[in-house]
Amino acid sequence: MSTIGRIPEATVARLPLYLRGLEAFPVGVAATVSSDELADLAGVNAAKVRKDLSYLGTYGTRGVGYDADFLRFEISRALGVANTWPVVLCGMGNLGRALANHTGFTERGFPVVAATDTDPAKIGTELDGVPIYAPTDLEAVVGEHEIAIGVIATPAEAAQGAADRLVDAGVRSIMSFAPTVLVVPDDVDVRAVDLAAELQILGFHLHRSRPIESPNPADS
Amino acid sequence: MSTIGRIPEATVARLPLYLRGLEAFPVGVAATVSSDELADLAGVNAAKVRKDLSYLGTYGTRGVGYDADFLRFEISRALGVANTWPVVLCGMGNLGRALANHTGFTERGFPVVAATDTDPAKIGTELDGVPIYAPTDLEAVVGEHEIAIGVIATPAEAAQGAADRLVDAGVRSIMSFAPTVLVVPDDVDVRAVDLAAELQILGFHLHRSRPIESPNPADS
DNA sequence: TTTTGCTTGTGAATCGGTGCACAAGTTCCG
DNA sequence: CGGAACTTGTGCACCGATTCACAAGCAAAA
Repeated sequence: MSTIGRIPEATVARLPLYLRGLEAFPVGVAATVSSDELADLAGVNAAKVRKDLSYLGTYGTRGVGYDADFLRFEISRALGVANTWPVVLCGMGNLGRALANHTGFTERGFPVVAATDTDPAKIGTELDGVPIYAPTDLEAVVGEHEIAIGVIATPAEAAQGAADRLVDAGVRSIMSFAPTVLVVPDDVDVRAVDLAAELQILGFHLHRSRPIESPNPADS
Repeated sequence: MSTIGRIPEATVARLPLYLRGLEAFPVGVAATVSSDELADLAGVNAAKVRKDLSYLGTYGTRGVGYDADFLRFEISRALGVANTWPVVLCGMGNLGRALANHTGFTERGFPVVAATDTDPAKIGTELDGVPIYAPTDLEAVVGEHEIAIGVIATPAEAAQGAADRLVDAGVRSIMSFAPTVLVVPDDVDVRAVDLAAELQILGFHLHRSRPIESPNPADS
């Protein structure tokens, strides 16, 4: 069955990890990888690897394992990594600059081809080869480069505006670093990354494991 | 029952969002917020808000809602945000610099008090008020500032080494931006943020919604 | 060819999380 | 004081994801 059915979201979220793990094997060499090895490389357990891969198709050989090259190809295909998706970056502050410069994006098929910022001093300039436009130019830029993904790295207050302009320009996928809820149409896919929230989750577990002296509340 | 039982992980991950949503209400004003409102502010649904908050205690008033100030206090307490957790940052490349500068961390109680880098030219200097040390100084720095959280923003190759040094220095919570699996002792909490993987997940859905011309595979 | 050893693929049990729906409780108005 | 309007807190049913455990299948050795 090469026809792919419905792939669970949890599985989709792990496919990039498997692809990352497979980088340990050189391309072109007929290497074999077992679900156990791949599990270690991706940081999950073997049962999950096998079930996840079974949603894509029957790519392994019982008693042997998976061909690394073939598996890489099939996961890439499932993820749509075959083609590159150009990205536009909204907000060239600290974080924006770092992301524009981030080699990992281009390496994995998501080149940052343009950026926007509201600062007139930045508009018209280039940073690390990424041209900076005014937010009002977004529609033209998106059209020209056939951009389907937008990254929001603006301050929280400006995030909704940026999202609105991205949506108007036809962008259907947004990754946001702004600590705000973005209101977008149903057919737009948003992935919000709240860095401070991640630290707060770590803080919770710290707090829990080492109970600190309680300040004032009368106990019992 | 002011005694808090076991809080589900999914709930813990949402508490920071509620806290963020509550910022919409000024401190000190006796404002009331309903589960419906808070749901909108946090980007979840009302039933989830109520169930999540019920794990913390019985803080609402039926027919009325929650007192914003009190709720903020209680969620903060549950998260352990009462105290500030100083953070050390490993790797002062593009991303590291952006994170050191990131105001959101300090604002939410996670000041970046020190950084490490392997580049001799950077060691001994300061960037945005954050002193940069050699990786070998980590133990001393962690001890001096009583640091419990480390952030890894090194290249992938250096990430495991940085994690090892953090663990040796006594750090029990790590947020990593490096696209690698980190091997750490069981009692160390790691949150891995793989930015390229997030984009790949977006790419999957794009790929799925607009099926592209299939290149070669014979169909059926 | 048969046996041994290994690894995949997957049914089935289990676990955790979600969302519904409603009783319990509060406020306010008449 | 009684009733209407509203919102919380939660039992329960549902759903997706995880994990187990093993049959199915392949390869290499005997």
